[in-house]
Amino acid sequence: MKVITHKAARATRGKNLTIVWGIHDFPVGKILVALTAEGLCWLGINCGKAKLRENWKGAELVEDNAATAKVARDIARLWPQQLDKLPVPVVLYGTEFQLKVWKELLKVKSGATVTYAHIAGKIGRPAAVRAVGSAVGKNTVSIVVPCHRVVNKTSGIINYGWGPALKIALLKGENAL
DNA sequence: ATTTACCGTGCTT
DNA sequence: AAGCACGGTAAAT
Repeated sequence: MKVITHKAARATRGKNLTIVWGIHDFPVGKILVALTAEGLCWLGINCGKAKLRENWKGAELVEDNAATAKVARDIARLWPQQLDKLPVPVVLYGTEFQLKVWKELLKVKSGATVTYAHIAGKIGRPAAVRAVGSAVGKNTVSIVVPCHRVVNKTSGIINYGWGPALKIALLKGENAL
């Protein structure tokens, strides 16, 4: 899977950018697929345009289900085992720290889970566990960038931006539970 | 079992 | 520009 990264914090994200989006079926719910000219820039679960807007303040949003249908079909077809073979590039916009965390996430294999502390160690900031937690939570491309595979080391609490039930459903689908 | 300290980000003042 | 709230973990109380 090709990955394109851009340094851009949330506030400046999406300026002079046209984003085409559509909502499609997926095994664990509806996914909102959003594309720039470069590739897949956002993926939300069971949400609407408002969430997309929150993450792309300055962007022009164009609803076009026909334009996003192929990518959505590919994602549904390749999940859970072969998402790394996704033909469309994944476009990540974030701070340097966030980009590091998300790229580390991409190395986690389907069926496996890691802890926040593990990621923190991998990126060379072992003390920044909480910062990793918030970076994981700000992941823009759910499912494809597997933020659901990061689990709490001690408390067992499952926290997930789209709701704990979805995280469990995704992990079960990948045979990680 | 509760509290404390650590880090990066985004929102509010 | 400064302050606050969030989020996970290990260590100290």
